[in-house]
Order: sequence, then structure tokens, then C-alpha cells
Amino acid sequence: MQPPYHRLEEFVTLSADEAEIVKGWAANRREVKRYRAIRREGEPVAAVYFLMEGWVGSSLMLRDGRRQIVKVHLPGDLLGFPSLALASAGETLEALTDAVVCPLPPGVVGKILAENPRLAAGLFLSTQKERVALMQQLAWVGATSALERLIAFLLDLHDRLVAANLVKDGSFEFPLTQQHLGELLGLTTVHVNRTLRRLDETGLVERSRARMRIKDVQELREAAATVAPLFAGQEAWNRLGNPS
Amino acid sequence: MQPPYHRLEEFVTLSADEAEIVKGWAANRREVKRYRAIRREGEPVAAVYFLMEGWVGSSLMLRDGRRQIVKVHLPGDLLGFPSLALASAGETLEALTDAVVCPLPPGVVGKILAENPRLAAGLFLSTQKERVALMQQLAWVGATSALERLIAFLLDLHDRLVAANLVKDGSFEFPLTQQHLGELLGLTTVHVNRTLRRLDETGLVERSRARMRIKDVQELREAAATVAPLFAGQEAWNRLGNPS
DNA sequence: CGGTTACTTGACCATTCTCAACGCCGGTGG
DNA sequence: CCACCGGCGTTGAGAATGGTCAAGTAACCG
Repeated sequence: MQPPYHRLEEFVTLSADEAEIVKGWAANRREVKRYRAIRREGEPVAAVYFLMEGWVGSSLMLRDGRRQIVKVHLPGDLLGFPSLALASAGETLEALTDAVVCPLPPGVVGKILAENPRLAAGLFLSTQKERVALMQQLAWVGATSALERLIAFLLDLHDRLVAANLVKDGSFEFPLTQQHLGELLGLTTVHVNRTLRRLDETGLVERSRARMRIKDVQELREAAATVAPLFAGQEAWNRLGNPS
Repeated sequence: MQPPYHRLEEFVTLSADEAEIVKGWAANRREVKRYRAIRREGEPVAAVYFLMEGWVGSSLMLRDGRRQIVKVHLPGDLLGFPSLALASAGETLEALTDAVVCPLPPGVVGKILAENPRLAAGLFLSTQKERVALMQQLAWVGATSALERLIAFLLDLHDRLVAANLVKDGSFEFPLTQQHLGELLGLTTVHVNRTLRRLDETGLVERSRARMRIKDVQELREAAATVAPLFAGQEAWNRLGNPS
């Protein structure tokens, strides 16, 4: 199977040199078992991570033990970047399936910023894309009902799984527990359960073990409270490159 | 009054050249009246903005008209960066007070990425800081009660106002309506009102017209559900510059 | 096959929302 | 200068979405 470099080429096509740099990351693989932490909040910021295989959650812990999952990462994602601005890590990275990550010391990022403007622009835009995703999630969680949140998340997940080539025959692996969904969407496990049941009673999705199928993506989109933003791809890079 | 460049120097001290670049931004000032949009969702991504004076809100609109404010920006903030990754703007930027912004075409950002690695690293880290802030807000909104959300927001605002030198004698201007607070925290106006009353009945804050005073910041911090993250400042830049 | 973990369901509870009315304050026009 | 108007803030009563507690069931793992 091809390493998931799709997200790195989304905004800037990589030159041969740049592709070499990226491939070099794979030299350092770290395998992580399901539910194990890759890095916890409060630990030193020793690296960022390229997610090679598996799913990983980024979460914040509140003082009383409640937890908010802020992102479910899929293969090809870069993890841990926000903590580069912090004195110690601000997010816990936890494997949601068995996973493989490639740790990149902050110096690698610095070197790219210093020496490779194209790749730097790609990273920069990728980071902005993540900000948009966070803004969207905040909108779901802050302004919509349980059902709408679930729909919005499933659609977003679906689209990202398609991009990562992980949807087969319209269905995909779904390793999240209902507890995870609750912590992601700001709901209790019990209510996630009821809402999920409602969703598949209406025939919009089908759950079986650790798989899920969205039966009619178009119909589900119409039930969603937000419209997925349209990313600019290459055009974003062109804008950066053509000061007016 | 000094232009608010504090946020640009947070991670990387600017060289004389770099300071010149930044000062050059001020050449192009755009004044915006309170409640006027600087840029709406869906419009072309013509620029990002440096906020010179005043407060600005970034918000997303849902299909049914509900709105989520994702950030209240203060002087010194850079606005509109997430939309650089999008085909058309993903957030509406609305002046919450009379404001002055300096529009920067995307090409200016591209030029910095291409030619000025130090400034680029500063921007990059600033952006990561914003991501951390968004993650925190998501945690408040997703995982805490109305009272805790309000406290968390007020503390965060307070700290940022202090950094921008906008707190005088322990009190600060507070131009947000209760509706804004609701849209920011995922609550209705009515409930914001009740919660605010509860807050000042307990004597933790004092409201008068368009000002607010936090009577005991330390005590309020103890009542908060999250701990504000510690930003790395210069150290973050050092990490980037010293690949291990 | 036993034990653990996740999922499911029910009954009850509470935080927050909805709807509605009213008061205050600032601005505007006569 | 005063009267009106509109926006914002405030308060009350009742409804509802989602939370809590609890128990039971199904799936998975060693």
C-alpha cells in the first residue's frame, strides 16, 4: 500500500527534491497499539508526527477529568503542530486503532521553513486547512443539535476517508466507540447511542460491528446544518505566489 | 498610541528589515464602522488583515441562520488566515467596535514565506497559537457548563487584553452584546444574561455599561474548568532552529 | 468459557431553550 | 427639549433536549 502523501500534495505539487524529503520521514517509524498515547498533554514538545497508518485522536483534558476530542486524524495527517507554539504539549495524541507514526523533531519543520519555501507554503496552507476544520467543528458543537452534530461529523469523516482512499464499496472501517463520539461532539455516551439509533432507523446510515455505511451521501448532506467548505488546492498556492 | 505589534514579536524578535516590512503594512489602512462586515463568507479571498485598532469577530453561518462566533480578535491579531486554504472565504469578519484593519494581499504572505524565513516562522507559530486557542474554545463549548464557558472566555479575553495593554486599573472596555456572547459560547441570549447575573452576584466580576472588571483574577482562575496553556515564546523559535 | 468492555434501554432529572413581556437607554426627529 | 422608537438587557413560566443513574445484554479477548 502507498504511503498516504495525498495531503502534502493538496496545495503544492512536490518537486523531486521535496518528494525525497517527505519520503525520508518514513525512515523513522513508530508503531503504536490501539488506545496507547503517542504523547500526552504536559510532556515536552519533542516532535510533530506524520500519521502513516491508523487513526489517532487529539484531545484536551479538563481539570475535572472530562475530555474533549478536538480532531480525529486519518492517515496522511500531520499531528501535534499546535503544540509547537507551547512550552509543553497542549494535546494528548492517542491511537484509536493500531497506528504507525513518523516522529519529526521540530528542527525538521524549522529547516523546511528556512530552506524550502514551497514545502513551507504547503505546510502553512495545510495548517490553515486544519484551522478551518476546527472552526467547523466548533460550529457544530456550539450551534447544532445532537443529530446534526453526528451527521456533520460523519460527512466530514466520509469525505476525508474518500480522500485517503479508505472507503470501499461505500463503507468504511469505524473504530470509534460511542464514548469517543461523545467526547468529540460534546454529548454523553447514552445520548450518542440514542442518536445513532435514530440515524440508522431513518435508514441514512448502516452500522455493523466496526464498519459503517452511509447509504445516501447526498441525502445526508441535505440533512446537515453546515455546508462543507470548498478547499482551494493549487489555486491557494497560486494566490500566494502572485502578489498583486 | 503604538501600533500593536506585540503578537508579531512573540515568537521571533524582528530584525530591522523585518520591522520595516511590518510597519509597511500600516500604509494601507481601512476604517470599519461598528457592526460592519470587513469580509463575508463566500466572498473571494482578496486579503488577510492586520487588526490595528478595535475588536473584530470571526464567525460562521449555518444554513438555518444560526451563527457561531469562532474568535473575538483584538488589536495586533491577524485575521482571515484560515481562508487562505479555501476557494472562497470561510468566515465572516465583522467589526465589533469601530475598527481599523490593514489588508494584506495573499501575495504578501507568499513573499514572506519565500523570502523571509524568520518572519515566516513567526507567522507559522502564531497560526499554531490560534489553533491552540480554537482547541481550547472547543473544549469549553463541548465539555463545560454555561458558567464555566463564560468564565473561561472572560479569563482568556482578560489575558489577551493585558498583552495588548488594554486593561486599565483592572478594568477593560467590553463592547460585546449578550447576543455575541451567546453566539460565541453556544448559548442563548437569555441564558447568557442569567449566567452573567449569577457571575456578578457572586462578586467575581463587575459590569457597568460597556466596561467590565474582574475583581479577583486568581479566584476566577480557580473556578475555571481549564488551565490556560503556557506559550513558548522565543523558545519555540529556538526549537525550530536547532534540529537535533 | 469467564470476564471485561462496549452497547442498549428505561426512568427520571436538570440545564438550557423558547416564548413572551417589560424596562432602560440612547438616538432621532419634530 | 421632549416624545417616540428601536435595540439591548432583564425576568418569568413552561417546554425540551440532553444528562444521570441504573440495569441488562451483546460482543470480544484471553
